[in-house]
Amino acid sequence: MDADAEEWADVTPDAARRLLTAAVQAFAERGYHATTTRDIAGRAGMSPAALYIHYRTKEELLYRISGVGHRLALDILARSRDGGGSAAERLADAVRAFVRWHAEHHTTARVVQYELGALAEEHHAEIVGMRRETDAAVRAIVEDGVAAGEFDVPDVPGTCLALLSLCVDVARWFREDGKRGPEEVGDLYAGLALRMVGHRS
Amino acid sequence: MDADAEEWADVTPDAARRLLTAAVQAFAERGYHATTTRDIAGRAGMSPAALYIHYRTKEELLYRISGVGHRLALDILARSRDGGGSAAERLADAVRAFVRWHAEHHTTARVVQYELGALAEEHHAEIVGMRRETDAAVRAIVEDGVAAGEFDVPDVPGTCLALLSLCVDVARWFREDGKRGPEEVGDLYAGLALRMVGHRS
DNA sequence: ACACCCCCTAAGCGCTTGCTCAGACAGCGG
DNA sequence: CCGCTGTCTGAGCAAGCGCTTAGGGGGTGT
Repeated sequence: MDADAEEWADVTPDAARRLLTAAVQAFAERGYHATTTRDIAGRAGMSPAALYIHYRTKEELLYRISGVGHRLALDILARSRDGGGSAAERLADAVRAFVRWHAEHHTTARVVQYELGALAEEHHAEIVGMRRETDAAVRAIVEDGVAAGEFDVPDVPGTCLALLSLCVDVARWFREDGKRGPEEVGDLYAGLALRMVGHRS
Repeated sequence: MDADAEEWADVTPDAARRLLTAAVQAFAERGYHATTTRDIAGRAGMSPAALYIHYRTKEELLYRISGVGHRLALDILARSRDGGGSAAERLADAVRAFVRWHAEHHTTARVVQYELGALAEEHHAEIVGMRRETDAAVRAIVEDGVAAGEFDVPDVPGTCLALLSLCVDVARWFREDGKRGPEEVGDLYAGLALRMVGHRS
């Protein structure tokens, strides 16, 4: 149920955190626009009015979730990019960890990746900036591999786009009761990523 | 504007078709739940009440769109699966055509692929059945290739899932004003797909 | 000429939405 | 004991929602 609790551990007070996690679940299940503030407050065990003591609008909840989620995802990629080893090892690490996070926290990831359009214009612009950093992190690893002669990639930007698209979409189809767990999917996707960049294994 | 007109050519009368294409655009831009019946009718140049002469509910519009879209996408894959040539040629053809359709008709595809959750329960079940056929079509090609020794695929179901996920997600990020057109993306993805199944080129 | 039918609109109904506000209650420093 | 601050609730407002209804106008068959 509250498998994502650790992500929001530093949100205080307690009621504000409960509202945030309730919003994550509701947004992931039904989508932002189909979720009512009454539903969020109800899941957090509070009256509808309590929401507005901790957040000014329903959109602010989405903005907070999106910000924290993008930061976490970006940190995962940056850690692999700056880690040691060959480009192949770093790409495999990055994809494995990134996919694992999207599978393990698929409710948060679903909101983060598929509800962007509901953000207010200024918030949207800010988040898009973070996404460009995400893109740059993947591209840096792939370009390293090409320069080192480890990878064979005819179209670097296009392949990076496809790589990220593939990883992100895990949040859409992943189910907890599926036959594959987060680690298996991460391993599978790391192998596929190496093939996509033409790594000779 | 009406680049998707040909898909709905056999919808009559004229007003019903205008409402359908208006709904496709509105759903693709804002999402099903954020779209109002007034918005759809307005785009079609009609009063809100006119919608209910041709469709019983707003959900019926989504159901019709989803049905037509899934049928078109499925036919594309089936044609490649049953075509001639090696498994590699058929997989490349399938991915190229499937991706091309998702890019060219990205508004329709966006609704088809990302608004499933808004369908009524019975309609949802029907559409999920069509999606299983889609899955089976891809799997048939990949299994052919493995049996013929053309492909090297450790995890066939997982790789097929990834392949479809990759192709479908094109509808999410594709923009008409981007640097890559539908054909280029189709070619790029066909190459990536062959790499993912371990085809020795 | 007439009645008929299809397509459409103006008006609006009942309900839900995001959000507000006056007041209650608990904890705490003095 | 008081008063203050932070947290929460019950009641409800204005606006917008999906959808309905009564009626009008234009083309067609007779």
